[in-house]
Amino acid sequence: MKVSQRTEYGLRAMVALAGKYDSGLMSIKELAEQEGIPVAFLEQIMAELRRAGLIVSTRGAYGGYALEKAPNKISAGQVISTLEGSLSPARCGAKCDKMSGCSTRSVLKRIEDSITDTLDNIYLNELVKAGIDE
Amino acid sequence: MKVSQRTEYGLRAMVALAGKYDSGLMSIKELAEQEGIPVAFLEQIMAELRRAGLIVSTRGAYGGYALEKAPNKISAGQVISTLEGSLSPARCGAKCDKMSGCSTRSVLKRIEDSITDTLDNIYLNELVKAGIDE
DNA sequence: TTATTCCTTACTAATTCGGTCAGGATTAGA
DNA sequence: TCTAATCCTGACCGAATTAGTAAGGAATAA
Repeated sequence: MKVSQRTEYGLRAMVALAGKYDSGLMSIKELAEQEGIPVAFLEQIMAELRRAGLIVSTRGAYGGYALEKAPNKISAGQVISTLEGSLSPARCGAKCDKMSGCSTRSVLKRIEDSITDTLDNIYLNELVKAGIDE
Repeated sequence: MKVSQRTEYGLRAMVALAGKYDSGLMSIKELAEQEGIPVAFLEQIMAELRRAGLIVSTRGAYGGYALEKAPNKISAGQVISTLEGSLSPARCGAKCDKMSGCSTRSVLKRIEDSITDTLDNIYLNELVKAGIDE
């Protein structure tokens, strides 16, 4: 249950965009340099965040990325679940058809729900501040 | 950031032990059968939980495992951090010496702290109930 | 039309994960 | 004292995931 490098990169890119909200686009190159992330890798991550509707992109010269909505409307939970998928062990859900009444899963579910809830209540604007404070 | 199968198994074993707290030991075999976990795999997990001081074991015939303290004194966070280690991406900490002032890490830290906090406030007795309710 | 930028797919080396296997150490009870 | 039951440990293995590279295509401002 480590946060993957991929997700950390994505999160930091989102926070960087949040810091520049309403002051223009940021290109992959800018983001990658500022955050120390390999360009080609970040490209993949941004593509996924765009498909999820969390950011918008503009192609061509002077293009770049921006948040799709205000930083205080996008939660860490949205970013993380986009980049990581479910918290459950991979196999559960694939093999198991019981959508309810699976007592085996109830313990884990209780925990996953708590984590999800926690992450859904942390917003990007708060994380921008966390970065400044440090 | 999936919860690993390993951790789910460990958590369920702990909840099973919590359900029998004060009514004797449970052997690996019992635990494994009841929870549907491969015996040899569960053995490794239990060894780790024991080394962490969360359970006590008795060897020899009629031996088995029991919680080291009451279910309401052991948190999901303790179990999970024992079995998974830190939430941070593997590399961070290995290469990076800055123990403070690493602005790159602050965003993730804020999130990890929230999750840790959440999990440290879920206790085994509560999870036993969750299992019954379902 | 060209430089800049986003977009997509395929590939790869290294690591982690889930699990098995083999055997040793300890203890209760016959 | 012997034996069965039980915990304990380390080595090993195939499959999946992870972090990244590579190569090229598509859109757009100037």
